[in-house]
Amino acid sequence: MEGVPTKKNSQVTAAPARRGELLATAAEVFAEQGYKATTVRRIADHAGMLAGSLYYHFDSKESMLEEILRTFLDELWDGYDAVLKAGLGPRETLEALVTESFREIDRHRAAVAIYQKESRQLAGQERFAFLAESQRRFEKTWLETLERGVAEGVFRDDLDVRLTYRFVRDTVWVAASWYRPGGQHSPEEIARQYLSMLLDGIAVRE
Amino acid sequence: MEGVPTKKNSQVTAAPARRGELLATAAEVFAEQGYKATTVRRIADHAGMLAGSLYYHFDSKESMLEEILRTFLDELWDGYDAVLKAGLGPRETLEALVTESFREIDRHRAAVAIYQKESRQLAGQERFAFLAESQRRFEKTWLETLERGVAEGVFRDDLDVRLTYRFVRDTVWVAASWYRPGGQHSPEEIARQYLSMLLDGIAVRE
DNA sequence: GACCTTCCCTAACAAGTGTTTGGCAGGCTA
DNA sequence: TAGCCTGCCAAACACTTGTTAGGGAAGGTC
Repeated sequence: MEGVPTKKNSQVTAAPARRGELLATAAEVFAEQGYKATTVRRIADHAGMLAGSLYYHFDSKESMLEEILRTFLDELWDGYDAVLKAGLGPRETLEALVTESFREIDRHRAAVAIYQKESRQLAGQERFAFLAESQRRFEKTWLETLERGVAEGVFRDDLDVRLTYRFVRDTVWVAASWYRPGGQHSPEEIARQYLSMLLDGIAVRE
Repeated sequence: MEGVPTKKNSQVTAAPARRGELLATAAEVFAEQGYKATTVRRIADHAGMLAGSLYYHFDSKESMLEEILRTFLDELWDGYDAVLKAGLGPRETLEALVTESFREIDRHRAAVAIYQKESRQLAGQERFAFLAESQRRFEKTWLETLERGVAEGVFRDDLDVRLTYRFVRDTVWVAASWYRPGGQHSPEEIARQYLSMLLDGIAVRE
């Protein structure tokens, strides 16, 4: 009879449906207004309840943000790791990573938008150290892929690799700010066109 | 003796040096913390004064933001208009616009970062309608240049022009989030490498 | 029917927010 | 010396913020 958990919320395994709905709602509002500019009353409005009621499900506004970002990053890395484990060549790895990224944007549009807007400031706080950790793995993964491609002669060797990395990274993720699921282009189609631009350029070859 | 201006601040022509310094300070803090998350007390701290003292120079926190963005956009369009008036071909126009953009990032790094973070929400407010206006001109300019290039056969015709526009736009401006003046690369060098990627791709040609 | 759990409401609190008002010191002008 | 303008401080204001505590209704279980 010792150590019986008294709190039913926080990040326990149990995740009632309502909890997920509220997180999705919060993510939408965070993405649209920015985390700091979003009041818990507005989240509650969108969820059809009052501000105080949110605290039955969550410990704090910050813990909502943390859970949203954690969930997204966990799933993102599941996808990335599957790609990396496949042992593809550099070009195919890059294509698969980009495609996977656009699929994640399709699934976690709001979370990606939040991540892109707030991650820099948040990464400093201890609570959000996992953001910095993820960013390091991200950079390492991409740089290795690009450098391997240069070494194998499939990517140009006259470009600054870090600069290339930044352009690839930014252009992929910033798509979350304009992408709308169910729109004209599927994630795969966007990935295909983006890869075509990135690999072959937009100029006509003579 | 009628209509004598009683307020010395607001956006009158007179712009004492101190005013510019304060705006630069505010821009740095806005860019780093986000507009909403920035308190006037923190701006005042960075400027070595107290919060209330800011109101001798400015009407409100919002008016600081407006002046920062207005100043940046005015100078940006001065540069763009000079390029467009030159009557260059589509490829040369694109190269000049991109180069000019990186120069603006070099000069107005903080303002660009703010613009990129906040412009979407702000554009809805009447006070910041000039942001939406600028965005329309921006899109029109880029789309025309790209379409002209496709028509003249210098840009590929198998790419979605709007998608291309978004990628170009985002990748250019997002650079403001990592660019640091006085760093390893000059604006011109970054522009050169970026244009090389965008026009010719990163893949090695066989 | 009694009890318990789930989920939300009501009402309030303390801290932090942008902003205003009045005043004061220093330098310039007459 | 007297007056004025510039630039800032000191102190407060009204409001919004995230968060808490107690209670109550609905539904299931014994």
